[in-house]
Order: sequence, then C-alpha cells, then structure tokens
Amino acid sequence: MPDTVLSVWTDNQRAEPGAERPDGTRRRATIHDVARLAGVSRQTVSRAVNDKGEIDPATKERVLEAARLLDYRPSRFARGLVQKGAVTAGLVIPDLRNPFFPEVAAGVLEAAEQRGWQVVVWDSRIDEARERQALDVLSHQADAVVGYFKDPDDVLTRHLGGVPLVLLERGPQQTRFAAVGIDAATGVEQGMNHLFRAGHRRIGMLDGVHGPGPRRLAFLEQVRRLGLPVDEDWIVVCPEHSVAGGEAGMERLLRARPGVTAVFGFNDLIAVGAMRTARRHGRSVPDDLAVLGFDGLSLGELVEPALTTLHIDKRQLGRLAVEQVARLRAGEEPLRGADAWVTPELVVRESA
Amino acid sequence: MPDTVLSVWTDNQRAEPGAERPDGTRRRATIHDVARLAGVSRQTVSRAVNDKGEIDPATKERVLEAARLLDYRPSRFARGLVQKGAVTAGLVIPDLRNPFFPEVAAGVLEAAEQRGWQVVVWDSRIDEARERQALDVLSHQADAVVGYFKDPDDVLTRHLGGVPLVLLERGPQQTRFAAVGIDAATGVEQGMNHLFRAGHRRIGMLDGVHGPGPRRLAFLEQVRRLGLPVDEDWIVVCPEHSVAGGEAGMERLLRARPGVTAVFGFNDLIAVGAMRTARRHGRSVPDDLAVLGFDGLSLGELVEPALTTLHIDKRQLGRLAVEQVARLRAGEEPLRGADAWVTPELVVRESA
DNA sequence: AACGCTCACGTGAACGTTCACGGCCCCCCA
DNA sequence: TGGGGGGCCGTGAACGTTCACGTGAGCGTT
Repeated sequence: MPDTVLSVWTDNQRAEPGAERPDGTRRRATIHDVARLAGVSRQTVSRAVNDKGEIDPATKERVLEAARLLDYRPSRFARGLVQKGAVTAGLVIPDLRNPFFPEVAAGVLEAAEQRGWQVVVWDSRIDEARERQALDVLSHQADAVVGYFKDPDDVLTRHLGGVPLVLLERGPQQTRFAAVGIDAATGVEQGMNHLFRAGHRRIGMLDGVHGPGPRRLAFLEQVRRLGLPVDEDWIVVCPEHSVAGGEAGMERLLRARPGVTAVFGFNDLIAVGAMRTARRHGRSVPDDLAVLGFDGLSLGELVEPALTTLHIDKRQLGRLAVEQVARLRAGEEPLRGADAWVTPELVVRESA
Repeated sequence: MPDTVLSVWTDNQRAEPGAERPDGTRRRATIHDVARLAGVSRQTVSRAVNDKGEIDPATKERVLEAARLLDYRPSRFARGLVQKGAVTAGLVIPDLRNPFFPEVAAGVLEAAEQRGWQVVVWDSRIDEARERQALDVLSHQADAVVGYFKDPDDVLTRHLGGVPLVLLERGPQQTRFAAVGIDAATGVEQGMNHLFRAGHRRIGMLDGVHGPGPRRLAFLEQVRRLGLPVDEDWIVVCPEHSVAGGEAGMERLLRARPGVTAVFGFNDLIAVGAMRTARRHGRSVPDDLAVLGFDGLSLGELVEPALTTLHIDKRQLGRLAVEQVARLRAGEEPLRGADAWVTPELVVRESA
C-alpha cells in the first residue's frame, strides 16, 4: 500500500464508487465488477470474500484488492435470496427511557442472539400512530414482530400483512395473538396481603392506564376480597408512566382521599413519584404512608426509603416472547396460560 | 369466511404451508404459488398485495384470499434486490442495563427513523469477543454500523468487511474511523472548578476503565492545573460501571486515601455507589465528602442527596452518530472535532 | 502410457420479486 | 366503420448472489 498514513486517514471510509452511470450517479459495485477488474469469475470472487477454500492465495489477494478498490460489499439481499436462514425479528417498545423496557429488550436480544436471529428495534414513544407505523415497516422487513401494542386485534392484523406477532403484556383473553405477560392477579394479591397485614385499610391506587387493565382489575378484586372501602376516588390515573406522572397522580390522590395510608403504584417510577410527593406534603414513608411499587427496577434500591415492590423478571419476559416467536415459526401452538406468564415476586424493602 | 371464531382463534398465526417438498419439509409459498392458485400471473399478485391500481377489485380479492390460504408473505430479499433504498444500520451497545445507553440508543433510533432507516441492536454485554461477533454478523446484514468498540482499528477493520463504521466515544485521535464523542476535557474542567471553588483540595477519582482514557487524562490535567496533590492512589478503577462497582471502588479509595474530601466519578452509577459507601462509613454527603457524577442520568435526581453531575445530552450523541453514518454513505467527509462532540454541562444538585 | 486425484477455477441455473413493456378487450365518439 | 383510449392483465428481463456442477492442468502411481 503506497498510501501515506495521512491519505488513509483522510479518505477513510468514504464511499468510493463502483462505476459511473449514464446519469452521473454511481452504482454500487457488484461481484461482477470485481471479477472483471481482478480478471477472474464471479465464483472466485465469492470464494475470496467469504474466505472459502479452493482458491490460490495469490489470486485471493488480488481479488480482495480489487474489492477494496471498488469498495465492493456483497448485497445482503442477493445473498439472503439464495441462502435462506437469516431471521430478523422486530421489537416495538413504548419508551426506552423507562428502565423497565430496556431490560425486556435485553431479554429479547439475548434469546434472539442465541438462536442466531437479529432484532430491529423501534421506540414507539407511547404513540399508537407510531406503533402502527412501526408495524407497517416491520411487516415488510421482519419475519416476526414482538412488542407492546394498544390497538385491537383487527387493526393490528390490517397492518401486519401476515407476519407473526407476539404481544407483550396482553392477557390472552384480550387477543387472539400469541402473547406473553405478567400474572398481575398473583402479584397484586401478594402486595395487598402485605399491606393489609401491616394494618392498612385505606389503600389507594395510582394507575397508569385509563381503561380497567389487569392491574386495576386485580386491585379491585383484592380490595373486595379484603373488604376495604372503595370507590373510584381511590384510584387515580397518572398522566404518564414516570416519576413526574407519579408525583402528579399522588397530588390528586391526596386531595381526593387525604385519609389514605398506603398506595399501590402501577409501576416503580410512579411509586417513586408518589413517595416524593408524600414527603413534600410532610408525610414520612412508610410511617405516615406506605408505598408499594410494581416492576422491581434496580433504581428502587437507590431511593430513600428503598422501594418495596413486586419484582418482575423482565429479561425472562423478553426471552419468553422470543420463544413464542419460535413456536409460531415452527407451526407449533404458542404457549398459553401460566407458561406464558411471568409471576411477580414481592420484594420487601423499606417503603412498605 | 366459513371459519368459526373458535377455529380462527385456535389456528391463529400458525405457520401454514406453501407446498410440500419431496423431503417432507414445507417451503414458503412464493408469488408463483399464489398466482397459480388464483389463476393469474405474478404481476397481478404483486399488484394485489402491494395494492397498486390496474386491477379488478374482484380478482384482487381472489388473489388476497389465495395469499391468505397459502400464508404467503413476499420475500424481503427478493424485494430488496430489485427495489433499492432500504437501509439497515447496526447499533452495538455495551450494556442495556446501564440507563446511559438506552438513551443513546433512543437518539439513534429517533434519527434513523427520520431518515427511514431501521436499526438492528446488539447488546455486547461489555465483552470484546461479543463485540467482534456482533461485527461479524452486522457486516453481513447491515449497511453501516455504529457502536461502542474496544478493539483497535485494525481488528475492527478485519471484522468489518468494508461496511462503514462510526465509533461512539472514541477520540478521533485514537481512531481513523469516523467517531462521535464527549468533550471530556471541558466537562471535567467544569466539574473540577466547581469542587475547587468549594474548597476541596484532596480529590479522588473513581475511574471506570483501566487505561488512561479521556476522562482520566482530563482529570489529571485539571489536578495539575489546580496544583493538587496526586499519585496513582488517588485514582482507583472500579470493577464495573455500576452502583456496585462504585461501592467497591469507594471502599478501596477510602482505604488508600482516608483524607479524601471529594470524589469524581467516571459515571453517575459509580458516583451513586460512592455515596452509598461513604454514608455507610459514616461520612455525610456532601459535608464530609462531595461526590460528582458524569452522565446526567435522571436517576441522579432521585437519590439522596441528589447527585451533582456533568450532564451529557445522550440522545444528541445518538443523533450525531446517525448523521455521521449519513455522511459516510453520501461520500462526504465525516464531522471531526467539536462538531462531533457533545459538551457536558455541570448540573449542580446536592451531592457536591 | 494410462489412470486417477487434487487443486484452482469457470459456467449455467436458481432464488423471488418488481419493472417496463406489450396485448387484448370493450366502450365511446366521430 | 374506423380509430382512439382506458381498464385489466401477462411476459420477458433484470436485480446480485450462491450452489452444484464441470473442466483442465499438473502430478504421482502403477
């Protein structure tokens, strides 16, 4: 290589052309171009770049040099067309900034990697339109999709164009699609028992969604079972699934039900927000107000007091989702019921 | 559709076959199979599934029905081969569980989405072998790669096979590749000025990497500039970039330099760990010991005392990386110097 | 001298789409 | 009655690889 270090440095990585077209634009170099320049056949080029055997080391070097010169890169499409087996899954996540979802994603990536699949990730930013948009793209580019979607089945089907879908955190009774989820009922039961045994009778909920989702339904069932007072003022919906959302929700709950002695948060971020608001109102946690989270984020150990929460194995959730995809692809029946759930586990720390 | 609801529910999403092969396995249905079943040509099938015009509504419906029957999905490879323009970028992240990286990823995803690109994500889990592995795959499947890599240029080149690479957080002097990074010098200067003005003279560093990385070099320069005492005992390397790592590192620092009055953390998690250890040793923060972080994670506002830190615009970092990729693809010169940096900003909260 | 074997390399076919045509039929209008 | 035009549909070709062969040169063995 006669290039000086400087020129290598400067020209580094610049897209250098294959061939000039009549219209002046540049076409990407093909295996043909390389073959011609190196004076060999396509097959020999293929042998060189994929370093297979049956090729003279000298010609191999010559071919690679030609490839470098033309900035040749094999077309992944042409390649994929002839060698099957490359699997791409789509993953649609509502909000990467909520620490819950990166953990789920990590589980998906881990399981996908083990199977040799790759994952293209979309952040829908809690926007249903963006969810559909993600589906539109992924239905063209992925072999399967897993993710969080709010739309009903028929809408999803319309944007899916036949690719298999695995829903995250949708009860199977709410969808015909394969799904993996969280056993909210069992989790909430553990949590409410814990609060009840600690003497709490006026328990509020800071929900995260408007409709009667699984967590709220489970909460209501426990409230009924334990014979606690309840009306809709005990449940307030936070404007967002964040600390700020939890703070706002707690403000409203304290106004509506000043007598509340414990709150059950839709997730850990909301619970943390609740603690902050409570403290700002002069109530100490857990003495004046107990706070229970739902997620088991590691940041719950860092706040003060440390958050008592229902811990979810988030990686496992992701891994399960990938397994569902594998089943669909194999033509098997997807997991239903408890096998497709992750059961929360109560982690008692300090806040309740 | 004569199917009962039940059968739809049950058979849902199961991979139903295209055609039986001699060996008994099933082949995915092609456009040809659909055409034959519907009694039309490929082109007509194409028109139906891509809903273009020039097709009779009745035949269209017939074709779509046939496609449904065969579970036909167009091959994305065959499609990509003929219509250019689909861009896939690879993103390699060290650890999705460190809140810093999901934010960077969010920036990458956001910018990629705006350009109509998709992103396949790999979590290398801070393992250099896995980094290379990711490169091996992505060099085959992606049109460009951006990510965190520890290997030197030549190793990367070998695993890259010609695809453009943008490095995250590597000073351009350390690599010939295009890069985006953090202006550690400016950031550390701000931080150290802040500590110095508060009266601190014995300042330790909890580093995150073994070599003399940019943050440590900047630290040493500031120490020299301010005329502070320094030897290697003032710098300890934490075993990992986590709260636990910070706790362990702080234990060692306190043992080596009990007179320390302030510590500068490699990142926010380490700084939080330092605070916890300090407190466990009976030192109150910031009175007995000031702690300064580097990252600006939102969890820094939640801990107590709230973490003073050098805030980095992590999304911007991701967006910049995508812009670098775009430049490389366009054959332009990548950004160098300050345009490719994100400058940290001191956020004074309570810990220092 | 005939055979066989290995090494290095080339050739046609196939992968599954879309694109650019071209053709047919029917209707309408002059 | 002729021609024009639009609606609907089909036919080759092309996209860029890899795969399964085929070929010829060179060398050693019998």
